[in-house]
Order: sequence, then C-alpha cells, then structure tokens
Amino acid sequence: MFKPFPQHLNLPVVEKEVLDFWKAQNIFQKSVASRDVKRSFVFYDGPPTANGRPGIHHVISRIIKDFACRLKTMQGYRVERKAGWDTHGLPVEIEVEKKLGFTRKDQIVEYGVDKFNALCRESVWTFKQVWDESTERIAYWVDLEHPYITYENNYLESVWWILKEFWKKNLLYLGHKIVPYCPRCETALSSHELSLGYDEVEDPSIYVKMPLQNEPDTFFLVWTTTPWTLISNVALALHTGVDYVKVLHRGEKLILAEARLSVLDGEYEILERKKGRELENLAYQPLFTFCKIDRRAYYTVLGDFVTIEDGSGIVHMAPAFGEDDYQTGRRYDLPVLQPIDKSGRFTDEVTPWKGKFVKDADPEIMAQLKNTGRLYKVEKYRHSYPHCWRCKSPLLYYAKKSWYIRTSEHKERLVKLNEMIKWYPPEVGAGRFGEWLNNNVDWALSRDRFWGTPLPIWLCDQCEAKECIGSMAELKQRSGKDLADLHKPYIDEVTWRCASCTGTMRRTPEVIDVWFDSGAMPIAQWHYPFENQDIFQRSFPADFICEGIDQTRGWFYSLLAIAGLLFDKPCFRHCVVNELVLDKDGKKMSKSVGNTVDPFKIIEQYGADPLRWYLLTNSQVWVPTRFDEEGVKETVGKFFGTLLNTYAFFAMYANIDKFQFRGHTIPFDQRPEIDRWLLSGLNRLVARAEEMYNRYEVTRGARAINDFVLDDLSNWYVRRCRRRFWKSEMGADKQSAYETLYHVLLTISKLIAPVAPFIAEALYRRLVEAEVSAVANQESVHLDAFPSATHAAFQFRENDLEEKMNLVRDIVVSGRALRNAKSLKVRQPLRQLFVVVNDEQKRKALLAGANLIKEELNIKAVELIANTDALMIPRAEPIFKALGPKFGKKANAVADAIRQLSPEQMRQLEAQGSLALTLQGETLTLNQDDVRVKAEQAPGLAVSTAGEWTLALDTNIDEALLHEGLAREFINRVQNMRKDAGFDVIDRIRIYYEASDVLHHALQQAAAYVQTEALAEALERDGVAKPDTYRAEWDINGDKTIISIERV
RNA sequence: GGGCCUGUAGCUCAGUUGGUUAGAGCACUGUGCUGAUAACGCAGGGGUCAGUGGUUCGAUUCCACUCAGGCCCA
Repeated sequence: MFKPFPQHLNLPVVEKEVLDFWKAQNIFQKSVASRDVKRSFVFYDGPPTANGRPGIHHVISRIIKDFACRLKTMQGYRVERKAGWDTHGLPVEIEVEKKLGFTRKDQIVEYGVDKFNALCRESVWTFKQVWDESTERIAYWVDLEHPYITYENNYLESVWWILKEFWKKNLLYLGHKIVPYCPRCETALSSHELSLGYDEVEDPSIYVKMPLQNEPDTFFLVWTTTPWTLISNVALALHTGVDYVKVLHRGEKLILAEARLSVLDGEYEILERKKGRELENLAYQPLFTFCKIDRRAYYTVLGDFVTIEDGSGIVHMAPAFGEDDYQTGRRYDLPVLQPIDKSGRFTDEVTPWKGKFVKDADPEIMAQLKNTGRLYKVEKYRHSYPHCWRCKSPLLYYAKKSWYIRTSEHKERLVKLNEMIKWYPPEVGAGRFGEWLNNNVDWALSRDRFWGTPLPIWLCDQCEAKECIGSMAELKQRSGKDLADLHKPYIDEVTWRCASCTGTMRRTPEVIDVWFDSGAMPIAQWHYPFENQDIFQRSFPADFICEGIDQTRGWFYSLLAIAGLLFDKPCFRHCVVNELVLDKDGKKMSKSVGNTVDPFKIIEQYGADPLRWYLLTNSQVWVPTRFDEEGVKETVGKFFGTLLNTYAFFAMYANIDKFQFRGHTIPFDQRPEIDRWLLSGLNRLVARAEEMYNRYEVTRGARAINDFVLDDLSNWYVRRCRRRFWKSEMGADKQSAYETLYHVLLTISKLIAPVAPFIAEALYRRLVEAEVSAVANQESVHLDAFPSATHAAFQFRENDLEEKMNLVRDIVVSGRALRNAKSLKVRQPLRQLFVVVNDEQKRKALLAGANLIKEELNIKAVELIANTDALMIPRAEPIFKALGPKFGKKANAVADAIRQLSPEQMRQLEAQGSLALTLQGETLTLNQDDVRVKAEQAPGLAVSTAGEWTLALDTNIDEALLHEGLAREFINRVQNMRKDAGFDVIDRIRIYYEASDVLHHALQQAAAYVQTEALAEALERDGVAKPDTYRAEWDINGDKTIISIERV
C-alpha cells in the first residue's frame, strides 16, 4: 500500500511528521555514525550570536551548509557538524548597557564588572530557544547537543594556547591603534558606533608652506583640514606616481602636485617637474617643535593614500591622529607625537595652548602660522565627519595603546595560502578577499572592554618583564590559583612576583577582538591541544565552509590568519560565499525600516522545503537575492505540487493494481520506448545534478531537477502514459510502466534530498515502505547513497531516443500552435499533417515517432515531405556569423542582396552549393553556409514555420472526422460529469442522453469507443429524466445536449 | 573617498567563446487540453538589455566612464 499525502498540499504537516520520525529514529546521529571515520568531509560552522533573533539572511547560509553536508553524507563521507555559539563582544555589552540604562563606560566599572559580565553571559542566550527551534525547523542538521561556546573556560584555554604560540614566535607586540574617540565621553568608539554618527560639517581647509632644509627658499605646499594636528606633524606624504611641479609664484618657489595647480591664486611659472618617487626622503623645517622627537622626523615619505582629488597632493602626517599616518609612520619608523590628554586638550608641552580643547585652538594656530609667514591660504571645507552618537561631539582620531599580531610580516604567505582555497564565486577570493590580504595591516587584537577573552599577558609593574600564559596549568603554576571563571574581573586579580625584580606581574587589562575567538574555533572547539588530539587531527583543515559576504574581513580572515600563522596551512579548502537577502524592492532588510521577513511565518505557512528550494533556486546564491513571498508560494504549487501529484497518480493506480516493487523485473533495455526515454533522461539528469552539486552550483542542479520533474516526468511521461496505468490487465507493459515510474520517483527523492530534506524523506519513505524486499534501501533517504553517473544503476542511456523525442515534441508544440492559430480545437480530429524534413536522420526519427505525433495532435496521418514547393514560398535570410568574417564591411550590403534572392537563385544555390552575385560592379560568391532559406505560407493549407519546422495541416473535415470529433466532445462532458458527481475512477456507469440528430448519429457510430472511454455499460438516447441519475445540460458545438449518468 | 558585486518584460530570474526576431516563470488577456495535477499547452500585450562613449562589418555580451542598489573598508 502506497501511503497518500494529505490533501491540499499541506507541506508543514508533512514536514512535522518527518521531524518526528527523524527524532524518534535518531536519523541525524545515524547519518554521521554510519559513515567511516577514515573518510571524513570536514565542515566548520561559523558561530552565530544568540542575542538576536534569527532572520532570513541566517537561513540562507545555513541551508547552503546543510545542503553540502547532506550531499557529502549521502556520497558516503562522514560529516561531523558541531554547532557553535559566538558569545563575546561589544554587541553583547551594548545590549546589557541598554538594559541597565548606561551611557558611559565608567558606569560599568561603578556597577561592578563581575555583575556586568554575569549579565552578559546570560544575555547571549536570550534567543537561544528561538535559534534552536529554527535550526530544527529548517532541518539544519548540526550537533546542538555538544556545541562549542566561546566563553567557556576550555575554549578560552585553547585561545590562550594559540596566543602563547604566537608569543613564542614573537608575533605579538604593543603598538598604537588609531581609533575614533569622543573627547567628551572620554571613550573610543567601535566602527559600528561610528557609522551611527556621520554628519555634514564645515571645517577649515588650510594650505601651509614648509621650507626644504637644503633649499630654504623652496616650500612644500601642504594641505590639512585639522590645523591642530600640525603640532604633531612629523612627515609629509607624496604619491609615488603623481607628477609634482616646482613653480615660481608670487616670488616664492612652491612644490605641489601638477594636477592641483588650480589651488594657487594668481600667476605661476613651472620650473621643474618630478614624479613623487623622486621626491622621497627630503628633509624640511618643522612648523612646530613643542614635542621632543626620539628618532628621525621631518622628511618626505610616499603613500598610496595620497590623492589629487583635493588639497595640494602633499599630505601632512601626524601618526597619532590618522590611520594612514600611523601605518606610514610604522613603515618609516616615525615618532608618534601625542601632546593631547584624555579630554582632547593640549598638554603642558604645547605652551601657548596648553589646556585648550584642540578644535578651539585652530584659529589661534592659524593666526600664528600667518604671523610666521607659513600660511598660504585658508578656505572652508564641507565634508561628512563622524560624531559621537551619544553626545554629538565631533570625534577625534586618536592613537591608543593596543596589542597587535604581526600579520603583515607574513602577508606573502597568507596570500599564498589563500590561493590554495577554492572560492565560490572565485572573484571573492581573488578580488575582495585577495585585495584585502594584499593590503594587510597588523591585526589590532586588544579591546578596552570587559566581556571578552582576557588577553593572557602579564606585565611587571616595575621592570620590563612580560609574560604570556598559555594554559590554566601554567597560570596555576605561576600564581597558585585555579579560577572557576577566566573572565574579568577575576583574572585581573591574579598576580605574582616578577622573576627578575621585586615587582608584581599584573595582567594587561584588555580583552581580545571577538573575531579572534571565532577564528580560533578549528582548534578551540575541540579544546585542542589539551584534549581530543585525534579528533583535531582529522578535522583540520575544513573541506568546506560557507557564510555571508559580510564575513570577508571577519570570520574568513580570522580563520585564515590564525591557522596560517599557527600551522602554515589554509584553514579551509572550499568556501561558498552567499550574498545577502534583500527585500523585494532590493533594499536591505532592517528592523528600523520594518521590511524584515520572519522565516518562521513563511515556514508555518508554506513549509521549510519550499523556502529552502526557493532560496537556492531563485538566483545563484552569490547574487543578492530579492526575497518575494509569492515566489515561495509558487514553489509549493509548482515544483512540490507537481512532484507529489505525480506520486499520487502513481500511488492511486499502484494501489488499485496492488503493485509492489520487487526490483527491476524487466531490464531497462527491454522496456517500451517511452520508458527508455524517461530513464535515459533521468540518467542525464543524475549526471548533471551530480556535477553541479559537486561544484556547489546548487542553483543549476536544482533547476535541472525542477525542469525534469515538470516538463519530462509530469507533463510528458505521465500524461502520455496515463492509458497504460488505466488499462485493466496487468501485463508486461503495465509492469514496465510501474517499475519505471517507481524508479524515477525514488531517484528524484534522492536527488532533492540535500535541498528539500523533508519532502524527499516523505516521498522516499512512502516508496520504500511499499517495497517487498527493501534490502537495497535504507531507513531514511539521508542514509542512502546519492545517485551517481558512475553507478551501474544510472548508466542506461539512449541518446538517439532522447533526440528523437525532442524532435517529436518540437513538432507537437508547433502543431498545437498551428491548430490554435486556425481555431481547430484538438478534440476535432484532422486528416493529415505535413512535415517538411530533409535531414535523413530526422526523417527516420519522425517516422518512428509518428504515432506519438498523431495522438498528441489528434491527426489521422502524418506525411513527411522533402520540400516546401507545394506549400511554401521560399525566402532567403542572411547568416551574419558567416558573412561577417567573409565580407567585412560589405556584410550588410550582401545581406540585403541575399534577402532579395529569387526562388530560382535559391534553387541554384542549393543545387550547386554556391552562387555568383554581382554587387556594385563586384562579383561575389555566396555558398550555402551564408544563407538560410525559410518558407512563408502558401494559400490553401494551414501552414506554419514555427522554429526550424515547417508544418501544414489539411483542414478539410469530412463527415467521419466530424462524427469522431463530436463523440470526443461527448466523452469529455461525461468525464467531467463523472468527476463532478464524485464517482470513483473505476465505477462503471450507464449514460442516457438527448441530443441533436447529428450528435446522435455520431454516437451510434462510435458507441463502442465512447463506452470504453467512459466505462459505460449502456449508452442510450432517452430524453426522459430518470430518477437518481446525475444530470446536466451542455452545449456541444452549438447544439443543446442533455446527459444523465448513473452508477451501475 | 576606496575595493568588490549587481542592474535584462510590471515582478523574480536565464542568456553558454560578440551574429541582426533577447528568453523562462509569475501576473494580465484570449483560447485550448485534462478522470493525476493546486498543474499544463498555445497565442497576445509588455524590453532604448540602467545610461553615455569606445572597439567591431556587427555589442545584452568586450573596454572606459557615469548613474542607481548592495556589501565591506575608510
């Protein structure tokens, strides 16, 4: 007995049954455990944060992950899937701060870091339940029972171990990081806080002159919008490739970019022109000397960031106050001058302006520059500038002490490692990620926050001693302490006596960047190297990861950098990068705009599989997807509706016939043509799906399945074969039809399993449960093997047959169009169809397929004719692909001439293979490849030239044809009535009718046919209304007809 | 401001090394088929292939720039 699906396509109900089955039978666990440990496919799951609800954009990468893992499992690999949770970081802290109503960082310290962190630890689980539910409901198979959690001591310990390894390799150092800083709130802002507060402002824009050391009458013309940073100037930056000129202007010699000469007011004369690179390392006289310098400064340097968009093409460098400045400073070993205190005021060394807020000092600084003759000119400059999102104060860029990882020293190697990774799409790896790696700067590791992995570095408070701790054991050995919680503030209380002096070793107060946490997961998820060494060995590196494009500089980088520096290996082999899901207008989904889509709602209404199928087939996953609920709905009706209905059709007749699958009792090559055609097409699909899936081209693979199910399986095979299933006796033909359809449905269930795991399972189980000796099958489709073109079971192919069927289908499509155009409905049989065909192969194929064509088009005879002479007027069309290379510029003139060829000339061309043509006095030779001859309708017959085919219909309808047409109209009405009356397909009936004489006559002639088709034991002209019959009145070809039917 | 991606019918998307009539589905209109179908067929309307310039006999396709949207970084 083949179990039906619930009516009305209620997929969520089906999915819930499957969920229960999976849970009860531990199918996920079995799918992992049943595979050989030695043949593993390694997958890393990027950890989400559970302090926000999962959205549709989380769903898309999770179903891609799930797709790959299920596929590889079915292909026989063992795919361990450990879930993970990202639990540290600023977003968590901000949530808690909001809850507590804090606006300043100090309030956290006042409140108590212990209590604060305890709240953070709780807060990260706010939506854990929702996440778990959604994970299960979308069938994202991942081990939620044993997840890695980045705040757990074991995890921290592994992270410490990594840091200690880096420490030993001298990869960690203390430097400065330029951060946006609010002088009023006295706090640095994170980048996402920064993006909250950009505002248009007007700043001074000034040009100052700096004389060359060896040429005091020549000046660099330097531009800045922050005069106060000139106090800290230590260098001038030029661009390597830009042209700079020395000009004589108002009696002075100035150097600036040639492209920026327009900034000069008045006449100038160019004295000299040089590339930026020729001007490197020229000393100049400083503007201010308040700050003591401890190394060489005041000379020109080169930098790519210098532009000629504005300013003078010469940029002033103050390493303490700009990212570019700082990085350049590191390259040239420039001093960092920072004569400014926490609240943005000049320190004592800047004697004239000490205690003054830097921006307020701008006018006075400009005044002084004017007095010393160094100011060239002052303008106003409007630009967008970041402000504090809390207090609206303009932010300063500030150098803060920060711990770094020396990633840039190993840049070349990281770039090489990246080249070993296969990216999908490739341009992310080569482009966005590759570019970013090429411009790698050292990883700023530390954060001045509270809820994060503490940086395990202890510093002596009296001498230079530094120590990095790499394990809990080491910590205990130093301090004698065992901590139950390695977080702040407890860890900060751990101190010990300095080994080289009488000082105390105290921890540096920072925590680390959360990206380091997540990037450490290949190691830390297994608490390596303290435990699980064997598991770690076999699960590094990953074969596959997948995340959204926004992770480029996030997780993708942190994974690559950590593993690269640690093991000198790429951390993952294949990386699928999905684009984000936008709303239906192409706008980003955001809570504040209110255009987010709740995945739960969609799933409750349509099901998870339609959502999965939609997201993966709608567009390539690496193209931004516009999410449209209508599309999900369409997927339900179209793909799933058709597939399940095909099953329903199969199940209905199989149950009537008590068909059971006992293996393939009829060899493929001995089955009827249409079966062989479908099987061949199925195997073509298997090869295609396998290839596409293996290349992570889910979209192409799933679309191919979609097309096969709709066009080939349902709309051609089943429709063509209905009669084979109806007929009462169970012979070899019927057996073959059942075995074929069973096999195809079962294979489809496997092919769709990675994308639509629920429906695949529901279908698979229904098919397998009814199998007599289910030895070859599994408990679950997800435990079965994915079909492969290399398996013997999927190698049957008959390409000729497929081609032939394609030809037949082409003809049928054209024929239907022709009938339509002439308003000749298909129920009316016609005498003859003419098909023009010259190619011998095609001729043979059509001859063999003539019966199909006759049935589909309701035609009595198909005549294949060699030329169109009788039907058509020929018309010549140019083939540009051939003409272009041959005639070049004359191609269009030749084309015109071709269009005007006479039928005589066309015949000549065809007969002789070439044709001489005179064009503007020149003789050209055309050959057959240059011209395509098409035919236009001739009067008399109904003729069409759709596509490459020319068809003609004999439209004469004689009495016999007319009668047969009427009989078919009648049958159609009776069948509709059977359906309306709710009769079962196998019920036998009696028919009574009252009709015109013409129809009556027709029915008498075709009585046997009508009775067979309608399963009628009687067909009587009897207008009297009989009791207990189902009765209806119809219009058949313009005549009123009354029909009554009753069950026997 | 920089890097990368995207822009094709009202909507969602295809479009294979450049070839002159640019496709599919949805939606709309008409019509047909159907005792598996919530499907399906045929036809119609609907396109300056975002725009401009270049290369070419010929550009949706290749190049440059501009505009719009997205992501990341400043």
